[in-house]
Amino acid sequence: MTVRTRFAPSPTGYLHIGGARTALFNWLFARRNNGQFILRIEDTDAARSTEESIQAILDGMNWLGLAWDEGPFFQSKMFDVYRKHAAGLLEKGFAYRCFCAPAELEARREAALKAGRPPMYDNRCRERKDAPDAPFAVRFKSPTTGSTIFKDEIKGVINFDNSAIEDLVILRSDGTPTYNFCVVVDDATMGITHVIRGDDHINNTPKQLLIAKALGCVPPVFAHLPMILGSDKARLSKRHGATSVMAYKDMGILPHALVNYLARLGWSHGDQEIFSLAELIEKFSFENCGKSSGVFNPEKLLWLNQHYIKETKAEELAGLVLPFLEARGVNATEDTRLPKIIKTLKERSKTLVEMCDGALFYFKEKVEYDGQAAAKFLLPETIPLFKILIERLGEASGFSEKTIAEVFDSVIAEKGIKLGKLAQPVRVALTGGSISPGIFEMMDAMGKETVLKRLKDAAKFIEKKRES
RNA sequence: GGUCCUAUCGUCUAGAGGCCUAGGACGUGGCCCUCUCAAGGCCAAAACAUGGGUUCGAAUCCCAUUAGGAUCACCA
Repeated sequence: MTVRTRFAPSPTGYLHIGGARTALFNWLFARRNNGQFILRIEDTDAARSTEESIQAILDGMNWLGLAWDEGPFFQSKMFDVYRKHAAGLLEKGFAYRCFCAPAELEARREAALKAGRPPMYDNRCRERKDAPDAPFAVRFKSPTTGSTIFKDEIKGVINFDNSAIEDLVILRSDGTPTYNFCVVVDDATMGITHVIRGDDHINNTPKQLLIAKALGCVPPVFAHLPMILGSDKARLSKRHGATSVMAYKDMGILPHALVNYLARLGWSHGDQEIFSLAELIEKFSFENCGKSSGVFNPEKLLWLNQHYIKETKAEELAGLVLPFLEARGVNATEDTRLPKIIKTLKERSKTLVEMCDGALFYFKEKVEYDGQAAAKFLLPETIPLFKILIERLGEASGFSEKTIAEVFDSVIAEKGIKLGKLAQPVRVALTGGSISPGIFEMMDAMGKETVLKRLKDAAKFIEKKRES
């Protein structure tokens, strides 16, 4: 039997970190077993579902590279199927009509809660023989005795007393189906073999198992993933910072860095931290999934991102940084220096945003000097040094890291100074600040023309400062 | 409150009864390297929730306690 998994988000917001991890594990398990991964949108709640959310989820999945084999299917387009099955259940006596008014139900629930009793529906319409001419919901007739047991692939055997499971509504009074019912029908009709989802669904599982049994279908295998928590160990939410997957794209996170991070949150393979997609697929198994919830750690994500930035070719990074530069008013599309520029930043950027910010000085029309840096390094005595550099760099036959280094060597040897004495003023002259990539690689990336111009500008700047 | 799940360094985790003086990674601190910042290298501090069993032997198995969390809708 081929493995078929599904990711079934409800379109009531963007794709968040928790959902992404669920999607990833479903995807990995399907790929691992040469199965199919299905995307299903659970939009039975028309009031809360939005078109934008659907798009946001699709965007998130695409960005992460979690391609689905079938779908997206929409539950809202399959209402007839659910109604047909609900009618069947009604006919067979597995379900019944409930005429209790929602407001009344709510009042009873609150009263029960207050009295410390379980806030379950009291089954009062179960044996009802009359059929008033009033709106009704359809409830599933849940067994009152016995227990429902299933073996969770991650958590192990879980046992529920049926008496604790209420007669849940499967069809609302407006005729629309509800979640626990749709899930069962869909998973059955779509041939889902493995349901991999958050462990907040554990309590739904016996309900779904019972419905599946009434429907006469073979239930899927379940695997419940532990939750992802925020730094305060509370469920991850906006309070903890970005929870939207796409927010990480905007922060300059590489999709594979997020994938790698998410994979290691709740799953492990010995001491290994870095996994290619192929390795993830090859090594994934429920056996190595943890049972306990984990705290989302942005620092570690950043470390992974930095790792993957270092691994990615400068040419590729150049393309990825372009939009970030664009957002800061720099159009570098035609700038052939870009790959070289990126190369100087690769080793020192945790995100694409950081890389973009670090690259800005290369493109400035005029260098803006940092006050402190200029005061410390752009001094009158550096003017002669700049003049010599301008002359020798101008005369040099090439403009490579090697030739630049040779020029610097000759200057410091002649003047009997340390490299730092020369490099820091030059750094400020070229970048405006005292922090930058290595001086030679940076100059090489900047290009001869710009370097000479900036050195001249800096010399002029010092002259002017001296006069005033 | 009922039900269910969970429990190893601050965080992610390794650990399948003796290989555990509990390993790795992020983060933190120190040192080295060095033209600045990083990167890199080396070193360090840092954990088996508690109490009972079982066993020759328990981080590992069982039970209880405690503490977290999830869930109890005509939401999904």
